[in-house]
Amino acid sequence: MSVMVSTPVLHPASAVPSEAPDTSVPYELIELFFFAYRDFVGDPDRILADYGFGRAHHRVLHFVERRPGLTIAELLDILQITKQSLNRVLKELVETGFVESRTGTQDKRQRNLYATQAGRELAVRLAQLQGRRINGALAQVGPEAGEIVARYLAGLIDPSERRKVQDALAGPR
Amino acid sequence: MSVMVSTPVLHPASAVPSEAPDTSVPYELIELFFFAYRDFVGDPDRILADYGFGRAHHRVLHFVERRPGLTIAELLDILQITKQSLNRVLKELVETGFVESRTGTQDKRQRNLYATQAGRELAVRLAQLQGRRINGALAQVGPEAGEIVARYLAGLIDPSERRKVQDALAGPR
DNA sequence: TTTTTTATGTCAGCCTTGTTGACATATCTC
DNA sequence: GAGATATGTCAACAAGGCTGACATAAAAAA
Repeated sequence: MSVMVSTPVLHPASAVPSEAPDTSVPYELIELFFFAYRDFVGDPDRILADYGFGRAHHRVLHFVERRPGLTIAELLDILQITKQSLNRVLKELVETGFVESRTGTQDKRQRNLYATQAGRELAVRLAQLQGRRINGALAQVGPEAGEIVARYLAGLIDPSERRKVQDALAGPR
Repeated sequence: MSVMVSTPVLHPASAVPSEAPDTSVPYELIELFFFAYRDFVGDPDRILADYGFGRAHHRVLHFVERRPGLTIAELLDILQITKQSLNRVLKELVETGFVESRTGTQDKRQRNLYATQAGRELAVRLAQLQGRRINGALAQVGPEAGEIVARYLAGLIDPSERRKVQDALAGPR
């Protein structure tokens, strides 16, 4: 079965007969990414279930903990979901005492979000869980892997978003 | 704020005062993984919407196309969802002519799944889209990155699953 | 100062994709 | 023939996306 059905043939058929596999599509990396991400988010899921929270709560709690004082608009920009979707989970995090929402000081229309002590503890616990998995994988590959993987993952991000994300990563703390 | 609240302190407090940031949790990699995966699956999402399909359809179509003759049980094992969830999307893929389900030859209880011509074309188109993003990222990092990233991602997978996944990755085609 | 824009909140309803539990059928194995 | 296995299906529910509409307070602009 040809894998090049709908793309220009780079080499003439005479040079590369149909039995040559398509090496231009990195199937191994595509599938590894799927499996790795599935297990990466699986760790926190089990703990979050104890609190009646899901992945959406985790994402909110994580970014609020990492970027104290974050506004709603900034959080929406990070998560790329609608304010209605965000509000559903954020409201629960505030009501259960994991996140605090304070009216902005300069601009009183804004809300500045902060993790409470309980929120910080949960966020850190989840981050440590994911961190252990990441550090374990890095240890298997070698000390140079962290830097390479970070640059690779940054390269996967949409170019239009990349700058913003990297500035934010460098920023907090 | 201490980040070591719920874990054993590796260094005595006298050696590492509270203002030292916790380098043991790789926050940069945690967040990059989130952003990278979001954009990685975003590409196919837009195309799938034209067909009335979602991510679940993509996953099924992808693995069926890559592993012709796959059985329902094997697919369930890969996706780790319930047969009811699988059946919902698989049925749609069969009814719309992207996947073919044939009764097994040795064991007639089984179904062997195959992508149709249309299914192959769509699957390949989506894989090429994701492949372009991956290859672009690899090009930015360097030629040695592919191997390192593959080993890193494999290291993120649950140890209990890793062997099975890697055998299956090496296998098809 | 009035008007408009901005930041946030909220209601209502819909979709996809996961879940559990129950049950049916065909086929294989013992 | 009896039980185990592979699959299919019905019904109900939950999480977490979405759209559209509308409300309020505060800032910014006219």
